[in-house]
Amino acid sequence: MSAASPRRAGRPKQAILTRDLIIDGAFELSKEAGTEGFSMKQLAKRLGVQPPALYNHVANRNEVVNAMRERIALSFQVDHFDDLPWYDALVPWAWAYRNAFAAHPQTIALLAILPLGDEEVVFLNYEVIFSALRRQGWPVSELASVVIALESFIIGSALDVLAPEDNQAPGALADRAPTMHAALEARKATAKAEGATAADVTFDVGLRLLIDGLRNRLEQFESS
Amino acid sequence: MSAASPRRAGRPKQAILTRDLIIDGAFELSKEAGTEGFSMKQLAKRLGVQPPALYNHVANRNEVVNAMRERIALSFQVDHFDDLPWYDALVPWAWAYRNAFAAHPQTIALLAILPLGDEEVVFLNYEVIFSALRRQGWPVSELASVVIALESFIIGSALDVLAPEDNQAPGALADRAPTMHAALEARKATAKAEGATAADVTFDVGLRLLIDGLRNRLEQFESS
DNA sequence: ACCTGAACACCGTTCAAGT
DNA sequence: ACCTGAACACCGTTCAAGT
Repeated sequence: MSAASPRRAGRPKQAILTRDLIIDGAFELSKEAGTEGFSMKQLAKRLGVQPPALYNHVANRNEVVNAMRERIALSFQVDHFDDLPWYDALVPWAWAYRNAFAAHPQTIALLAILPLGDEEVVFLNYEVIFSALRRQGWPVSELASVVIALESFIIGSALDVLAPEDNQAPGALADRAPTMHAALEARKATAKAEGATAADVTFDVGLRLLIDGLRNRLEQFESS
Repeated sequence: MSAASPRRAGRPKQAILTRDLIIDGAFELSKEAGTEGFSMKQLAKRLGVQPPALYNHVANRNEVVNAMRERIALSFQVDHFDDLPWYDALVPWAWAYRNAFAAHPQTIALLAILPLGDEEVVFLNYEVIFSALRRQGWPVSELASVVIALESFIIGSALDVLAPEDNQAPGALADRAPTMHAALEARKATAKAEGATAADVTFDVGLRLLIDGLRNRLEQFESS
């Protein structure tokens, strides 16, 4: 049933596509083709179908990308906000969030740009975090900045994963920016010693900085 | 000399385009057309020229975008790293960096995705920062993570500027995510009182957290 | 050297026609 | 309801032909 039988026009007895199959294909495609080659045409080809067939199941390309984000959001839990102090609960959340993106490096370039749709999951996950912080003493006026600052760092870090390891034009770099060069080499060495990537090391450092800063900030609020 | 005189083929006596004019046009176009409408075809139209004419001055679309990044990088100074302590010098740098992006909100979606080219300015600016941190006591092994973590936050925050003010589906939000809703409203009120945007307020908070965390971290290094 | 015009291989999306 | 095929208005880029 492979190449030799182009399907003829008309509704097939058995539907070929579903929304979920389309999203499956979208993840595969973004992995192989990257941001550039991610098109409805390629997606249709991969699913063995003509491009217009997709539009029976999704409204347009943006809906496909939003559905990918929704699936990524569903892929990790917002856990421990009820049984751990906020500063401990935020750490696994931040890592899970960032890793979910890093697992689909090519996808995040698609997502970062697209304004949020109205997927429920995302809201409900956030509500868990906001209300946990509030219960544990954060003033409401601070909540949004705290969570969104963390998220900005997470998203920026996910884009950092995308950066090619040696993007910094090695030759010119060593000559004209020796300290920077040495610093990047040192980070690479640290990463290797820990069995992690350079981006992992930096994410760990940055997250600790933020959480540390947050604990100080809350103390100041409580003692005033 | 407007509509009625389509230029005839052949080299004009006086060149019409320059690389700089093309980049000028690119900024205007990205402001008006956003990420979607940003095409070589539209850019040519705005410059009063046929699309292939652009290719006499730039190699391709990516070069245009990279040139935009270079210009943004040139638009702000890496100052005060010689006459202020690092934790004070980083603040105006971070704001200038982020504001340079925020001044061209539509542009940053183009930039965030594209891997760095080899523009010199960017390197040399970074070298100033790296070497200042090193002189002032930061271990080389820490430098890359410190600077890149900051940068990740900055870039993530610049993308936050892009997010529509009321993207969070107001109706559903108030019902199903009341704490989040209240928190976002509170942030909006704070911003209004300060004559700033919500994204500004969050950037300020996040940057303070990071710098505060950094000062703690350096103290720990020095006392060990 | 630097423009136009024609051309190529792509896009996303709509719509009629088929079953 | 769910597919194909034709069509439309777009892309980025190449290349010959003009001056």
